[in-house]
Amino acid sequence: MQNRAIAAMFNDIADMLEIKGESPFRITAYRRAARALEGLTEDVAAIAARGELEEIPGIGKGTAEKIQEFLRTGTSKYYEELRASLPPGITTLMSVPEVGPRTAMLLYERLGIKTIDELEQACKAGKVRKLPRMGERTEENILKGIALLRRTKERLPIGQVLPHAQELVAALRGVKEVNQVSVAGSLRRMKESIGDIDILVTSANPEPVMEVFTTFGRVKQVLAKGSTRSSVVLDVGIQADVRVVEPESFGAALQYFTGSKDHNVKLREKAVKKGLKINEYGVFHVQDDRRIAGRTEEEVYAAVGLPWIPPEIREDQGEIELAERAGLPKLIELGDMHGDLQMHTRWSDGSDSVEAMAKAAKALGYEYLAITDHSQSLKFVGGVTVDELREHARAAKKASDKVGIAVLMGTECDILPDGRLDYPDDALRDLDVVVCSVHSRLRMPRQEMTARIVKAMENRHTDILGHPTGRLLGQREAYEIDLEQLIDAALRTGTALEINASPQRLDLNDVQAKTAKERGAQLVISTDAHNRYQLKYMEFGIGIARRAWIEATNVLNTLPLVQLQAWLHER
DNA sequence: GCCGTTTTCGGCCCGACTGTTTTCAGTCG
Repeated sequence: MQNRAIAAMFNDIADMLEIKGESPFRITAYRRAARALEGLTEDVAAIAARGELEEIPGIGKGTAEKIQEFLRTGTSKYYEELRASLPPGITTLMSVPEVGPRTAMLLYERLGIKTIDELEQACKAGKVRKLPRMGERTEENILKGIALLRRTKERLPIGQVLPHAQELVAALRGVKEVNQVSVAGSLRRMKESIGDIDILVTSANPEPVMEVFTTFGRVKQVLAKGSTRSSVVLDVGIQADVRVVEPESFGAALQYFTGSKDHNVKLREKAVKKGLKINEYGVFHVQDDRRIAGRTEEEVYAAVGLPWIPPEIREDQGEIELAERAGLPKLIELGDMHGDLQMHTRWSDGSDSVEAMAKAAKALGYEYLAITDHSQSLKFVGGVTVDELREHARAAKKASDKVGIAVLMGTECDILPDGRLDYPDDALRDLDVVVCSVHSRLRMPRQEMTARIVKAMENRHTDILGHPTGRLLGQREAYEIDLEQLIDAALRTGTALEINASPQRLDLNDVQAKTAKERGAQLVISTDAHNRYQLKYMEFGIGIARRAWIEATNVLNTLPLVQLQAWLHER
């Protein structure tokens, strides 16, 4: 898949055009093309082969040609020429907050600055303040920006961010002057990585709100504190912003700050055509500035003739067009889940008993859970041997009776390097649920790895393929596999594909899950919990599924127990 | 560069803030 590489090239082109002061519309066109590629659920090479590139919204003649050229040659002549015309690396200066294209170019032309380190030196030496439209304050701000950049280098995985955001929201709810509170931004859209935490509040008296926010226990640094907006950096290295708005603007502000940017742009374009204007304060008639909506998001969408669109799909991936035709999917919700089909106990590498997991699952309102400890060859996590399986099953039965919830006896069976499963058939036959996953020999060549997994899926006892790509967020790349072939195999064999909800994994990811859904594959959402608290990871899996436009009917473990068992038996 | 029941040419989303300026360019979200 070259999708990301080509998107990166288009973004680079956009950065360089910005520095050169080209038409802003051309620049956004390249950025839109980049985002269109990132959002594709299919390999762009396949689309190109069918000659359908220009049917992708945001891709036109020019970008299509450059995609074709990249697929042929691995680059684009236009791109290389642009790069040659600018000092190498100058676009990295733009990653410093406060430094945009104009400043980057100015710094280079007047001071020869090409790197962030050089910029830091120049600021400290007081050279930057001598440039036109620059001063001492600017210099200080650039230094602050560099420090911030180094602290909050990258987006953080949602699993690290959401708990802090929830704590913050809870703290703000506790302020008696606060009326409404909501997270916004990419966190509300449940993206797998988060750049900063956005929180929106309504209150008649912002002062105490800001006081609580800026003195919150995890705040490491206060960047700004005002009456309508404050910014802090949390100890985990992420920025958090809170904004206080009027109640009549809450919906408009929530819509505005939830994004995505592309979604909002399209929404406002629609508004313009109706003689309306949308901003963070509300929806207004252009002619007389009369406000017609803003208190709730529903009002805002209704003002442009649309139903409310769930935040997770606000990515300008066709959701607005579908909403116009009243064709939005009914996205899956946490409450649709009837059980959890992958978790571990002390029988292998989990830290709770079967009974404790059963109790926790029952407390979540589930009808069933599957205990899926590791299989025998995974000795380093204490995999369950064939001999132990029977005793393990008795423990599951006992917990089931005691707690009063259906405990399915299962395994997360290792897929051996040759594609065989780690238990013999007669052991697998006795289990209720068989999840199969790869845990060893991760660096196989693509075709070999794909064939290995397909072979495992072809085993008649395999019910579910666990964490299909094997990635660990921020730690390990996915193994080399051909996902299309895995989906083919899933359809052919009736094997379900897992959306692993563990925030370290989120595997399948949103784009892959959307592909699988569109192709009609059966999906499951499982937490892979290793203790009872991690059963709550389901919310991350639901987030991924919603981003993938998945409905309850696409997901096996939304079924009531009886129907789930029927599905398992048919296999 | 993209796009079209307002257009194949002429548009293209909106506003706040800041620091440097005497009216606004640049950056950000």
